[in-house]
Parts: sequence; C-alpha cells; structure tokens
Amino acid sequence: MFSKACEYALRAVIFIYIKGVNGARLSIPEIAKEIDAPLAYTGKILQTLTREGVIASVKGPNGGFFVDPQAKAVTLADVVKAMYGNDDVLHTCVLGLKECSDKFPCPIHAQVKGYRDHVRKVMENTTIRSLVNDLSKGRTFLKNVRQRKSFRK
Amino acid sequence: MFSKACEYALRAVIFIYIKGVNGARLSIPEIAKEIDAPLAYTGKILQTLTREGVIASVKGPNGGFFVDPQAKAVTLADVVKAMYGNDDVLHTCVLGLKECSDKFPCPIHAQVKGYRDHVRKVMENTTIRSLVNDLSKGRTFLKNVRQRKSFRK
DNA sequence: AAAATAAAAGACAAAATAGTCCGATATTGT
DNA sequence: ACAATATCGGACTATTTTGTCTTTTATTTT
Repeated sequence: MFSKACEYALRAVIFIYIKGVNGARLSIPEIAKEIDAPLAYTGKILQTLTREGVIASVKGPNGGFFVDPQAKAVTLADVVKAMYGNDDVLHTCVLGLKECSDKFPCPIHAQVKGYRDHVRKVMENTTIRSLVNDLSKGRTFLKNVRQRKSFRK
Repeated sequence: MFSKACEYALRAVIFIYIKGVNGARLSIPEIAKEIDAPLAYTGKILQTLTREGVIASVKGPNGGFFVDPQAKAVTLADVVKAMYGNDDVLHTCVLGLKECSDKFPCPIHAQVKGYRDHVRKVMENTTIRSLVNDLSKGRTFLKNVRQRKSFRK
C-alpha cells in the first residue's frame, strides 16, 4: 500500500510520540533500532519529516528528534503527505485509472470504494497522539517480536 | 496499491473477457490500445498471464489472446497471484509489519483490518466474468475518456 | 575557545520496477 | 512448401526506490 519509506516514517513518528512527548530527544540509532529500519535510511527519512514540520530536531550533544509541543496535531495523513509531497496514494483507483469516480467508475469501483474512503478517513482523522496510549500499554506494537523457540522455567 | 504491471494485467484480462468470450482472439496492439498501456510491456504481461494459465493464446495469423472456454472461473485475486507469484499484497499491514494480526496488532490494525479483509474477499470472490455485463453496457469503464473541450451541436 | 556530538546535506551505490527491442518459434493461408 | 503473421523468450535500457557514505553545520559541554 505505502512505500517502504512511508512505512518507516509512520512507525518512526509514532515511536517519537511515545518516547518524545515529554520533550525527550531521540537519536537516529535509537529510532532506527526500535522501528527495525536501516540506520542511514532512517536518518534520511527523519530529515524529510523534520523539513516538512511533522517532527522537530536539534543538532549537537543531547540533540535528536522530538515532538514540537506547540505544533498542531499531526495525523497519519500528514505523515503520508510529508513523504510523498501529496496524498494521491489515498485516492488512487485499484486499476490505476486516473479519472475513476462514482460518475465514471472502473469495473471494481463499487466494490472497493468504501474501503478506500474508509482508510482515507482513518488516516486523516487519526492523530499520532491518539495511538500512544494503547502502544505504551502494550496493547499494540510497532515491530515484530521475535518468536522464541522455548522458555526455560 | 498494486504495481503498474498488475494494474495493466487486471485491465487487460477484463478487456479480453469482454471481447474474447466468444472465442475471438485479441492482438497485443488491440489490447494495449484499449487499456492505455505501453505496447511492448503489455506483450510481456500477456505472456506472463498466459504462462500462468489466466488466459490462453495462439501464435500466427489470426492468433492472439482469448478466454479458454474450459478453464475454471478466473478471479481478480488469480490475476494478482499470477503477476506477483503470490497474494501477499492482499494481506500486508499498512505499517509494513510482517506479523501484524489480531493477536499482535500494529497501532492502526483495529481501524483498517475490517476493510483490508473486505478488499481481499472482493478480490478473491469477484470473477472477471461477473464484471463483463456492466462494462459492456457502459456502466463501468476500463480507461479514461478524454474530456472534450466542447461539443458542436 | 576547543572538543565532542548529533543532525543536515548531498553524492553515490544497489536493487526493484518499468519499459524496449529483436531473434526464435509456432501457426495459418496460399 | 513457403510466406506472412503473431506470440514467446531473453537480453537490454531506463527510471524509481531503497539504501549507504562522507562532509558540513549547528549545538553543547568542558
């Protein structure tokens, strides 16, 4: 659905909101490790997110990435837009038709339209902040837990 | 959502089912033009679809691509599988987690799960044949109609 | 002020995807 | 049998995406 870069971006921003809400600053290595993404590539992505105002950063010792306390609420769609430059990906037709719409539907428009609209609304209406609670309580997860072969008791 | 190759493939197969149901054979140029895709690339894709048994073909004069009358019903998911070699794309997590599931959900799993499953079911349960009627009656479309500037009356 | 630290910036490199081209092969009509 | 036609198969090119590396710049600590 989304590019790797966008997936990493979403995971990174969510992570920063968990650990960085109190103003704490997160380094590239910390973030890359937590979201299970390549280190240098994660740096590139964080750079883009900062430039686009999704997160904030400071250089130097004790620097890193954090949540700008006076920025307005960031949604999942905001992250997507920051990474692609637009939110076309939330609107595109499954068959790739540029003009697919209710009035000019592709053969499976009726069947999937509801889904696409729903996902778009979820992305537009879900703030990153709203995801933090479940995550920090361990009800949702940001990366795959390695399955252990067995436990010694 | 899908690769360009997969989009072309879906459009191509649907078209072949419209024009080729009575055993008529469609050439690469005819198909490429109708689905608005690059000629040679369309050839490549049709080759794959034929190899995978989604459609049939004969070489030589009056040859081309057609619907094998004794093949079992082809679904949208069959086309997707033919192009990717699997149907992973119908199962993947929005955030790119390999193990995302009800028991081990990503932060937005709950919000999008129902609809992802819906799309998968649509793809698996919708046969190409079932799309033909609306299409040939002009209720759905396979390519963008160029908008004319004006009509002379 | 100097040293240390961490992100920013930009040039590269690798891999995947998209797309082209051409010779070989199969089929049909004459 | 021969010529014409259309897909098949594979090599090749182009573009985009993914990822790395090195230098510069900003900030903080000593």
